[in-house]
Amino acid sequence: MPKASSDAPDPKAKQPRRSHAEAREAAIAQIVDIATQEFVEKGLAGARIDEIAGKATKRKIYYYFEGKEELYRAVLERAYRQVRESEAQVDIASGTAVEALRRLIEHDVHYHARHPELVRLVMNENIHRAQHLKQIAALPSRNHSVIEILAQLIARGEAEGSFRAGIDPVELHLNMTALAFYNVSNQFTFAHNFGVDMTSETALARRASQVADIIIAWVTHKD
Amino acid sequence: MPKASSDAPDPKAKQPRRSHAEAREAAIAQIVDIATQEFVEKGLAGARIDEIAGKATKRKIYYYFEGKEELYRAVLERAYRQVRESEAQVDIASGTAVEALRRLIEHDVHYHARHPELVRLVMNENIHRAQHLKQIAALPSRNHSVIEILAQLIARGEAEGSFRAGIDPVELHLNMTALAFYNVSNQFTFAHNFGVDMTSETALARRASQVADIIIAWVTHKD
DNA sequence: TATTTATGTAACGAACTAGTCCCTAACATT
DNA sequence: AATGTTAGGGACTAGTTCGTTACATAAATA
Repeated sequence: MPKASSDAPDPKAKQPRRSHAEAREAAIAQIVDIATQEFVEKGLAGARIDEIAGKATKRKIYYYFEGKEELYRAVLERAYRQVRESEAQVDIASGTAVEALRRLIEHDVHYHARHPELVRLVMNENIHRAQHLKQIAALPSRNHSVIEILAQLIARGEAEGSFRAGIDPVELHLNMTALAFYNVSNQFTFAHNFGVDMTSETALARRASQVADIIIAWVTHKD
Repeated sequence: MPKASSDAPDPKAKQPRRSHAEAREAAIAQIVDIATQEFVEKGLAGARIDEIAGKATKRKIYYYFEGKEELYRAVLERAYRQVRESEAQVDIASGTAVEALRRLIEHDVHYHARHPELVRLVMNENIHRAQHLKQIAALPSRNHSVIEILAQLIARGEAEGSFRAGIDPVELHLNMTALAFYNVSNQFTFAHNFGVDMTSETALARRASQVADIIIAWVTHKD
């Protein structure tokens, strides 16, 4: 059999002439990709290193990572980094404060729905009392950016006279996220218990709008 | 050593003169108690039958249950039964509809906080896409009681003129539960990420009140 | 009294699983 | 080209874990 020189996407193809540094990055990204699927599907204890990939990839895992838990932390860190990156890109400057808040909330609902893997990883982490999250040093500082965005929005809303006084940005974030998160995290038990579908585009659009209604009703009502 | 006749709560004490039926119930209740702790702590895959209790209890488990999964289902069913039983006991008749709704919501927030084992079991079940829940036949019918209670409350609120028209009882339940549930389910990641405590009595009371504010603002606002 | 039901103790084995060892190939350096 | 370094393929292993079984015994029931 002659060696065929082809650039077709053969999964078994060995990418030749790649520097060690490139190969390293590619290998790690590949491992984290596959591991994310497995951990998201079965959790930390349920995931099987052997099934994350064939024996070949298994060998790579122990070459690049200390073990199952370090791999899990890598998966977790990347998922969190991606959320924070997406959050920073929502336009909160244009329109009224109420309009900007609605945009942010609807983004949140859609982001959670489109990224169930993040939701599942966070659920898992809470089952483990955040013990792996605590070992990732980089995270705490990044979280404050969300709170600062909300604090600005609250200040603007108050200045515009639409928001009532005394809204806590952390509490606002908690309430927004709870509604966006639960819709994904508990979709299976809720759908089964109450016979509703929560995944269709229609249901999602209605949900995003309703969550925004709820939060806005709360921040704008004056008693 | 003479046999001491004592009625002190000795864990090793054998309750004599118990019928087989009584012994059976007691043994099953004991197993489910211990298994609940283990499954709540570590999830289905993480739980270890050998560590649920000593060898004696292990022997009982396989005497009364088919295996790990049937035991897990028993744990799940009991936890769900207990929620539904508690929900049916809230007074929703006295006072205005708004007052009754507030009572129901605050009960919900407190119940979730006092029963983290339920929250964790439900999280687990969602990670498994509700596959074990679906095998429990008794549940779906029980869930409709909650919805009926809410439907009555909505009708009363509309009649009293305090609620706006068109509130869906399932959506109302979804929103209430989301806020009550998230507070417990995500307490570890949220507390770590934003440096807040969510478990103190003060924090819980404030939270219960705030969740009620949010839902009531939403059902009563008229635009 | 005889029989069934329940349960305490120990041990077992088949299947599984995280992690390791050896060896070869690909790349880097001189 | 020769030698060193990095990467990984395949098999193996040491340790778990679930589920079972054997055996003894005590209590409830017929």
